[in-house]
Formats: sequence, C-alpha cells, structure tokens
Amino acid sequence: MADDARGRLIDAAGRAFAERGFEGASVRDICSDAGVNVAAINYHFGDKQSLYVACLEQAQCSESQQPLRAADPSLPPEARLHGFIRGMLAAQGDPDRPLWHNALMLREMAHPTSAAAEVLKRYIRPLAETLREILEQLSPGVSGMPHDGWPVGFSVVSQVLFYAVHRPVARLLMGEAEHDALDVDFLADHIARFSLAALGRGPAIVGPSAAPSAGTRKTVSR
Amino acid sequence: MADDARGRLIDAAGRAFAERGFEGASVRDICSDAGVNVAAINYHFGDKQSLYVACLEQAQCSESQQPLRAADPSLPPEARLHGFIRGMLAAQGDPDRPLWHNALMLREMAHPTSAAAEVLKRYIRPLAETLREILEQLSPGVSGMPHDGWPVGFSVVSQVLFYAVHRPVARLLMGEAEHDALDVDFLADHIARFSLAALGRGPAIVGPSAAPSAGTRKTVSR
DNA sequence: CGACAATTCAAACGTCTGTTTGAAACAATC
DNA sequence: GATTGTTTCAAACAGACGTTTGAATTGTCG
Repeated sequence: MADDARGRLIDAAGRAFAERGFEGASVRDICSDAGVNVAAINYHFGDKQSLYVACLEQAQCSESQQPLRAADPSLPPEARLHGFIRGMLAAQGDPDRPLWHNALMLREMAHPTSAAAEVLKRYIRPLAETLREILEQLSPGVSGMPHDGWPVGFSVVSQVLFYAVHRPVARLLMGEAEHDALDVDFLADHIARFSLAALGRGPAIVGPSAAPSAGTRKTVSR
Repeated sequence: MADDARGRLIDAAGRAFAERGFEGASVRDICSDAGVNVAAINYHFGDKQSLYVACLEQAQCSESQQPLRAADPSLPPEARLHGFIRGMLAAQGDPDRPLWHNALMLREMAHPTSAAAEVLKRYIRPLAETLREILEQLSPGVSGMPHDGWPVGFSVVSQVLFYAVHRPVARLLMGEAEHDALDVDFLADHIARFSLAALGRGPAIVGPSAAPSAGTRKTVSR
C-alpha cells in the first residue's frame, strides 16, 4: 500500500494476523515480509500489540462503508436491502481494498480482544443501525418484534457473513470449480430474494434456475 | 470427562484450543489445567499437533449428531427442518457435551488445518446431505437450482452458525441482558419460520410478537 | 560542509516455547 | 518378594519468541 516502512509494516502484519492470528504470526515473519528490520516494530508502534490495533484501525478507516453508501436512502427499501447486501459481499473481495481488512475484523469479532469494543462501535454498529432502518422501512414493526427485532437482522447478515467466515467449508462442500463460479452479484441476488421472501416482501425462492417465475407463483399447501 | 490422564488432557486441551487457538494455547497451561506433567503429552499423544487432532476427533465422536436424529424422517418436512435447526442450536449449549466441541470445530472450519478434510467428511458432509434431503422434500427442485442449490442450504445453516461464531458480537450489539434472554427454542422457531417463509412453505415473518398471525396473512405489495 | 534529528540496522537480551531425557513411582504377573 | 511393563515426574534441551540496545545510516536544514 504505502511504500514507507510504517505502511508496509501494517500491510504485512494485517495479512499475517488475518491469516494466522495474533499469536500465530511472528514479528520476524512480518518484518521479513515487509522488508524491514525487526526493531522497526518497536520504533514505529512500540510493540506487537500496538501494531495489531494499528492494523485493526487501518481495516476500519478504509473506505469500507460500502454497504452504507450502497443502501441509498432515496431508493425503495427492497433495492436498499439489495444494495446493502451487495455492498457487504463486495467488500470481501474488493480489489481496491486489501483482502485482509475484512478477515481481520471477522477474526476480532469471533474471538474478541480488548480492541473489539472500538471496532464494534465504529464499524459494526453503524452497519447494524442502517440495516435496522432498512428493515423497518421494508416491513414496519420489525423493530418491535421479540428481542427488538435483532434476530431478523441477524438472519440477513448471517447469510452474508457465511461466505466470508466459512468460505473454506463452502469450497470443500461445493467443490472448487462450483465454488469459484459463485460471483458477488448472484449471491447478493440470492440472499436479497431469500430475505425479502422471508419478510413477505417478495416471491419465494422456488422454481428452476432459468424460469423467471413471474406468473407461476406456487402456493403453499398447508 | 474421563478421570485418566489421557482423558483429562484432551478435555483441557480442547478447551484451550477452542478458546485461544492452537498457537495461543501452550502445552504448559494445558497440562497444568489437566493436572498432569508436561511430558504426558509426549507419552500419550506424541506431540502437541497429535493432541490437537485427538481433540478434534473427540469433538466429532461424541453423540453430536443431534440435528440428524432430531430431523426424524417420518415427520413432515417442515417439522424435520425445525428439528434440524433446533438440533444444531442445541448442540452449541448442550450441558452433556463439553462446550468446546462445537467451538473447536468452528475454528477448524474457519481456519482449516490439515485435519479439516476429515472433519468435513465425517461431521459436516452428513449434516449437509441431510439438510439437502429435507429441503428437497420441502420444496422439490431446490437441488436443481443454480449451483446445485447450495446457496439455499447455506442461507439456512448460516443463520444457525451466526449465534455460535458471532456470539460475542450479538452480545455486544443487543446488550448482555437481552442476549442472555435468547433461548434455543425461540431461536429455532425464528430461524425455521424465516427459512420456511423464504421457501414459500410458511407465512412471512411479520406482525407483533404476540399475534398468532394465523388468518391475517399479509400480501405482498409489488 | 557541518550539525542535528529521524530512521535503520545487526546483534544480543531474557523469557517462553515444544520436546526429550532418565530416573522414580506405580501396577500387575509369576 | 522379585520382575516386568506402564505411567509419572523434575529437570534440562535447543530453538523461537517479543523486545531492546547502541551504533551506523539516512535525510534535512543552516
């Protein structure tokens, strides 16, 4: 990213932490990867722990609020939800954004350190509130459902997070070829349709792949 | 669990690996926790790595095929799906089963080591095939959907996995009190209804908490 | 150029890591 | 009780770890 030592250090460390975890990544590997001396960590950051939080800040600070921008408030709620989902999916594989940004935050969220609270406040919470707003606009009263409607929001984002967290499993289950054939647009479309149908704001996920299923809406048996 | 050294070692190691990861857990901590000498690892397992796969095997071998049994084939498919979901959720907090079993396998699946393939074959694959069978029974043709219908299955299980993987986030987002008020039966019900509605096999997730929503089925606007 | 601060470097620091050793303790068999 | 095999133990092993040091290097300004 940046060609100064500090920047290269954050980039190398971010990749290492995201891939092998905090204790799994050694400072010697990181520095070797960044092409700097081991003492550079102490000089620029103080210690390994501070380098870690610097990586976490870098991961948040980047223009990664894609889902928020994508969910343009002037659009109808169905399109907003689709944009939100597509934005979250796209952030995972954005070539302009280092791949480790998402992975590192997911790691932090799954096994929180002391830095987790900050990530949640600055990164997760805004996403959650935007989603809640979209859902409320989509089907009013969802915030009044049990547990403040959180489970509904979780049901939506969980589908997106699955492809980030469990990508290895999906790959092994589907087979490499089939998995690599998945693309962001298809997945965004699937998740949006699945969720909209669950909320009663769209047709059910049924019928063969090519059929538009416009008029042939199947009815529920029971 | 077992009161012999080998058993106590697996239990202590399983907890440590699940909580702090493979490199995060030191053999000295593990042995101290198990009340055995450090050399016991070498004697009973050979090395740390072999102890790790022993933990993984223990996690699979346990009677953790709850979702499979719960999805009784003689029941109607809606009930089978509900049982499957409830079984997966229950496995996470089963008091008869050490808490680390699920956590350890989730860690292995999110960041696979060489042992991941075995876990997938023996533990994940059977679950996936059972779910596929239930979904196919529920709405025939789902296996013929794009990408062999995998995304539909992923949309279902992802909702369940969310509460295992991202429990800390959910807790922080909802607040401790609200999160602790969630129970397995409520979540299973929510996820099953959300998924059935998405598949067009049940009413949408709408209306206030107490309303039975039996006759007041809302219609889609667009 | 000379003076000064910022940065990099090879080398070493003490600590912790996983692993091994050989003797001691235990259990079972004759 | 002696003998055999199994299991545990304190102690030490070499190596990797994160961190620190003080000198060497670079860049910047007068």
